Amino acid sequence: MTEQGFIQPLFTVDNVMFAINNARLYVLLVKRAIAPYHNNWSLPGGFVDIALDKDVEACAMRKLKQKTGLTPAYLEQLEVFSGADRDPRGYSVSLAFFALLPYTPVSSQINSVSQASWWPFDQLTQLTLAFDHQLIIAQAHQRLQQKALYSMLPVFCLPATFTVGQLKMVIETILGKEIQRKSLMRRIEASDMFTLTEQKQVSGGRQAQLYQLKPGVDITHFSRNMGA
Amino acid sequence: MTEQGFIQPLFTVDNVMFAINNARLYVLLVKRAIAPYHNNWSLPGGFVDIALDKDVEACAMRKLKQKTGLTPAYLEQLEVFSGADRDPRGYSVSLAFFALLPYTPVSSQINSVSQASWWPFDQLTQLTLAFDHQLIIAQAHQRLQQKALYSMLPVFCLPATFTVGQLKMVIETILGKEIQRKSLMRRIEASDMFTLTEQKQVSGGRQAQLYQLKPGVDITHFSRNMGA
DNA sequence: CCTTAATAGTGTCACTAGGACACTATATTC
DNA sequence: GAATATAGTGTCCTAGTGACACTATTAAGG
Repeated sequence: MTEQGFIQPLFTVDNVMFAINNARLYVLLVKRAIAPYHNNWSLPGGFVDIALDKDVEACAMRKLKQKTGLTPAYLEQLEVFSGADRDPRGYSVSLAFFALLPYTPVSSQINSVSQASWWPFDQLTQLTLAFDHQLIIAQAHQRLQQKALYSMLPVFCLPATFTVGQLKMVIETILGKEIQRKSLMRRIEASDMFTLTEQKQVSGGRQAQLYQLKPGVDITHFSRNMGA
Repeated sequence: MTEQGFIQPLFTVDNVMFAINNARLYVLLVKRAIAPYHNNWSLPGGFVDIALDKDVEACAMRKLKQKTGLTPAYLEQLEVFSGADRDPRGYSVSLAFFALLPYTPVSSQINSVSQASWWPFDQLTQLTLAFDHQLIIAQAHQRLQQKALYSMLPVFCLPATFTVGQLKMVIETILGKEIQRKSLMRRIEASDMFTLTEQKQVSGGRQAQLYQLKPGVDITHFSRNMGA
């Protein structure tokens, strides 16, 4: 209750974390250990702990770490989902986050009965997810595709050093269509965000140059289209 | 308290509503009638009423109507601001909305001691606003400028029918710099969102064509840069 | 009237980003 | 040392847009 005497809605945080493995897009889900939606798969999230979480971003990070053992390479606010009907416990407000990470196998048992696992994005329609999590994932996926077109965000799905070929694969997986290698190289050049390393990487043919992020670069502020 | 036994943070909604009058950008502020920040100017907002508000968007609309008498022509989620220190009443989470409206004078007295008024954006630095509202407004302004570059959102600052000259003025006011009339006309053409009306409008010289939004068009989904 | 000023709208050139795609380069494998 | 596979370049074409001079249409005032 607030000082006004109103009942406050439940406030929660949910995370849509994407990764790419073997040219497939995956989403991280956890099996719910408690009601409601007991034993259903759902997005990792939960309530803010005002003693532990500096802000909602810290809460999102903590929940991911706690429930999946992973720490995202990139995290941003997606959108707030709200209403009386999305949670059987009552009127609820959930801030969804959108996260990226290089693919890492999850140790499916963290500390309790709860279970975490990567699910191929294109198989999610076959699952019954908790709450409105299907909708949240759909929104997150749309945002991911948008940002793959006009930003360098997809590099967060790769290790610190990566090749143009790897980045091309990641972007193509996200967009679901081929892009021009040449265009991608022009973008890498134009962005001025990356430097060549001394090393090269074998890949079955000519060895590829390894790129890495320049120190102190804000990768979120780059524009220009690709394959629109 | 949740069933987990945690204390829930306070959840509120804040609105940054912009309008343009006489080639100046204005933000709508209200004078706080209660503590904290009693008598300080602040963004119109407040707590969700789970009995009245279908979702957070409905809450934002209701608060605007209630506190200022106005209904925005455009409303979208901006960002969540959160932390232990932004509200003296305790850990708080506020979802900020970003709203546009054709300029309308506000009847400064609504129903009580509270007072609403348009403030020129470029004078806000001289005011001491409640909470972190300066920051929220700064973020909203950045978003407004971004969207003015690559979308048609600024039309929501104009009446249902408008001329190219008016739209040019609105965009220039938002961006704080001149744009090419020709480029704007190309955009209007390319967007395929508007139709010419039969009417023309006097403006001291040749009469201008009046445009209006095509019915059923989703104005939020248009791209292309302008004056970047 | 006819001229001037003011605003509306067009024609067109140049520049740039990006798609398409053929070309060269360098590695592995047999 | 040829075949093959992947990496990287050269270059043409098109579309979007800034720049800016041009034409068009109105009101106001001699």
